[in-house]
Amino acid sequence: MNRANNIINSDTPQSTEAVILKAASEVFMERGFDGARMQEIADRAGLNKALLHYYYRSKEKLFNAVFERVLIEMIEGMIQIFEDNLTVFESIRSFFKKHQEILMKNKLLPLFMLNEIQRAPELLIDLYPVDRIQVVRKKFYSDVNNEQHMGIIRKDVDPHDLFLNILSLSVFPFAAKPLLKGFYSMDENDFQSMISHRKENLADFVINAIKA
Amino acid sequence: MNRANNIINSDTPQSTEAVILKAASEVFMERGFDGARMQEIADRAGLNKALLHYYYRSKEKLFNAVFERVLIEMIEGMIQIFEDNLTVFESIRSFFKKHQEILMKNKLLPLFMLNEIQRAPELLIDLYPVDRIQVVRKKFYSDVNNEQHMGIIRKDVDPHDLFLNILSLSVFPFAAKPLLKGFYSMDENDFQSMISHRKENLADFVINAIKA
DNA sequence: GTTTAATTTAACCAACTGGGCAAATAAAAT
DNA sequence: ATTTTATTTGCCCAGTTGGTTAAATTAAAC
Repeated sequence: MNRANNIINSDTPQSTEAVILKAASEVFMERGFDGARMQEIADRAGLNKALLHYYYRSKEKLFNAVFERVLIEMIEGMIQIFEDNLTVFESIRSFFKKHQEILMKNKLLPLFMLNEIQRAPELLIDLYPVDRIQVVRKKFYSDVNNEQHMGIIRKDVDPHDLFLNILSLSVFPFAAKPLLKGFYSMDENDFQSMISHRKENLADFVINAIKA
Repeated sequence: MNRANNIINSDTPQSTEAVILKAASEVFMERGFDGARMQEIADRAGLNKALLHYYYRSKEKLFNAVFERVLIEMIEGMIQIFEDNLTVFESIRSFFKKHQEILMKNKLLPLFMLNEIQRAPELLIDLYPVDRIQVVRKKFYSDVNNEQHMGIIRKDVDPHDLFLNILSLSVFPFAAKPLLKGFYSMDENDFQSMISHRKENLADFVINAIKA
C-alpha cells in the first residue's frame, strides 16, 4: 500500500492514490458530498472510475479520506498559531494574520467544512479527537483570565465569547464569499484586497473591543 | 391559481401549493438542493409526488420558489432593522437583538443560503434586485461617517469593514452550529442560552471596538 | 343533473449513479 | 522465463431520481 503523503493541493502528486485524493478533494470542495460525482472525480484525475473504488472502496470512504485530511490540516494549523507563548493581544494579531493566509489558500474550505458537518455531524467525532483542541482553548481562556486580573483586558469579556468572535470575524467572509461578491458586486481581486486589508485591521478591531 | 400567501413556517397552511412550499422549504433547508429528494418533500407534505410537478413543474422551479421567498424575507428583515432613524450605536444594538431573534427562529437559514449561493451564484442576481440593499448600506455608511466627524466613532473605522464585521458576528455562530456543538460539546439548550447571551453582549463588543 | 374544468393518483419511464467484475495489462518475485 | 501479484480497463447492473401520462376523482359551471 502506497500511502499518499503529500499535501492535498500539492502540484506534483505521484501515486495513483494521491492523484485520486487530490481530484476528489477538489470536486468535493466545489460541489459538496451530495453534489459530487464519482465520474467527475475520475475525469479530473484522468483515471478510470473503477480505480476510485479499487483504492477507496466507496464514495463515502473516499470522502472521509478527504475530509479527515482537511479537518486535521485545519485544526492543527489553528492550534499551532495559538501554541506560541505570546500575550493575548499578540496571539490575536498572529492568529488573524496566519489564519487569513491559510484560508486565502483554500477559500472553499470554511463553507465546505461547515456544510458537511451539518449534513453528517458524526464526521467530527468520528474523524477527530475533539480533546486535541480543548487544550489550546483552555490555555487561551486562562491567558485571558490572567490579563483580566492584570488590568489589560476588560473584566466583562467572556473568553468563550471572545474565541467565537475571533473565529467569526476570521472565517465568515470566506464562507460568505459568493454572497459578498453579489451584494458588494466585487470580483476576485476586490475580494483578495479586502482580505489583505482585513488581515491587518481585524486584530485592532478586536483588541479595541476588549482592552481595559 | 391560488397563490400561497402565508409565511413559510406558518402553522396552518391551506392551499396545496402552500403545503408543498412549506414541506419543500423544510427539506431543502435541511438537505440542500443536491441532498433533497422530491419524494421526501411529497411525503412530508402528505401528497403524491406528481403533485409537486403539477404545481411547480420541476425540482429547480420548486427550489427557486423556496429560495426567492427565503431570500426576500431575510433581506427585507435586515433592511427594516436599519431603516429606523437611530444613532449608529442604537442601530447596532437594535440590529443584533432583532437579527439574533430572526435567526433563532430559523437556525438553518444562514448555512442554507450561503451554500446554495455558492452552488449557483446566479440565484442572487436572478431572484433579487441587488440595489434594494445598497440603499440601506449607503445610509449606514454615511451615518458612520457623520459620527466619525462628530468624534463619536474612531476615525480609522472603515464603514464597509464594520458592516461585514457586524454580519460576521451575528451570522457565523448559526452557520457553525453543528461545529460548535461538536467542539464545545453543547446541546440544543446550551446553544440557545449562548445566543441569548450574545444577543445582549455583541453590541457592546462592537461599540467598544469602534468608539472614539 | 350534466357537462366541463381542475385536482389528485397510480403506474411507469429514461437517465443517472454508485458500485461490481472478469479480463487485460504491468510489475515483482522466483 | 515464468509464475505470482498488483494495477488498470471496459462493460455491465441494480437502485434511485426527477419527471411524465393517462385515468380517476373532485369541484365548478351551466
